Amino acid sequence: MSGTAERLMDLAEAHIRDRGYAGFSFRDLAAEVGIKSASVHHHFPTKAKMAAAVAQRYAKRFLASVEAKPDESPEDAISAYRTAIRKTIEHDGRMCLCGILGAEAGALTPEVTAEVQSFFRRCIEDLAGRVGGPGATARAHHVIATLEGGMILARAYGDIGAFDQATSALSSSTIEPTS
Amino acid sequence: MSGTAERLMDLAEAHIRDRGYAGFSFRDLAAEVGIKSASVHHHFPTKAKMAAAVAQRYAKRFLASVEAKPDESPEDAISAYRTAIRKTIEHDGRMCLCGILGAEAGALTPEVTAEVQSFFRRCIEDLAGRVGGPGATARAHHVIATLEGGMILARAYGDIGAFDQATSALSSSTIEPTS
DNA sequence: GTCTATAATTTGATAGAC
DNA sequence: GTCTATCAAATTATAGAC
Repeated sequence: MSGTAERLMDLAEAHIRDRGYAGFSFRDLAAEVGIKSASVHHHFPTKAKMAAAVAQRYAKRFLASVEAKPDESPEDAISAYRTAIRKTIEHDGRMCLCGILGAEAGALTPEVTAEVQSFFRRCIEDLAGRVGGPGATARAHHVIATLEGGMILARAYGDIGAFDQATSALSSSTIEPTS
Repeated sequence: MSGTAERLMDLAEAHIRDRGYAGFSFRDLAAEVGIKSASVHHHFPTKAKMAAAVAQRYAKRFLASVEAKPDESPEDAISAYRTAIRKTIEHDGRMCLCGILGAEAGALTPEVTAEVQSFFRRCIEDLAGRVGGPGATARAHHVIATLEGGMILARAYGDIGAFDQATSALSSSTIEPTS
């Protein structure tokens, strides 16, 4: 993978996370790295294949960032996911790449959809394994869904506080009854 | 509001919920109702203003569909939201309109963003009021976020079962400890 | 309310030279 | 690996007739 290809992927990732799949064009990316759009096709034959490559790299990087630690509790595992997502909101306020692509599923080619699906499958399998016990799979679904939805709220409000409110109850094993 | 304008909004809503803001065009809508794209501008001056109108109508309709019932419990209120969302997934498998637009916030004009923000504010205020007690606002954020994220998972997998797993613990006031 | 016609721009993609 | 040149198509929007 050349340096240029990586810079192109960095920019594509940022644009997708902010504006969705239709929010990046080969011309924009090319201009931002100082080449012409025809040259982008040398690195990625089509837009869909580029998006699939970006999603694959994103999944690998994200899963590495939430790696299991020795002797962790279920709450530690959930906290690792919550903290990883919270940091990206703090950093650039953008969506999870696969979250926004999942929402836009109807606009994607099968090659992109497959990477998005793989991302969620791997996250949920990993998290369920680390949480353990009966109901682990459902709980993993619940955690990932809440984090994705929490990002939507934070973006709609332009306020990370909405994410915090949505996810504060996640890593405690009990949600307090309110009545 | 003319019949044609309503049909155009119906189609725009369906396209946005499946493919996002960039997923509908005046030409597509026009063709689907049997007129020309120039005529769409008679009903909606710009694409952004049309999307804002669609979002406003969506919010009004959705909030009416989750109306409070007499003597309901907090769990009844949460169930009303969950059931309303689940029905739309069952019906057409599409995203919440404001969920996908919130994710794509970076691509929207302020007039559209304002409607999306208003939708979530009204949902959360309504739900928090019906849930009641300390922590009601955080719990309302949590419920809405989980429903939005659950829709993303259902779309990524093409399986409503992912939504069910993500949201099954929502309306019980306690999430069972797993260890 | 709808039409024709058109402007001005953007897009994904290709061919072929260097 | 990057370029020039180009294509075919799509897009939002406007002007003005009917």
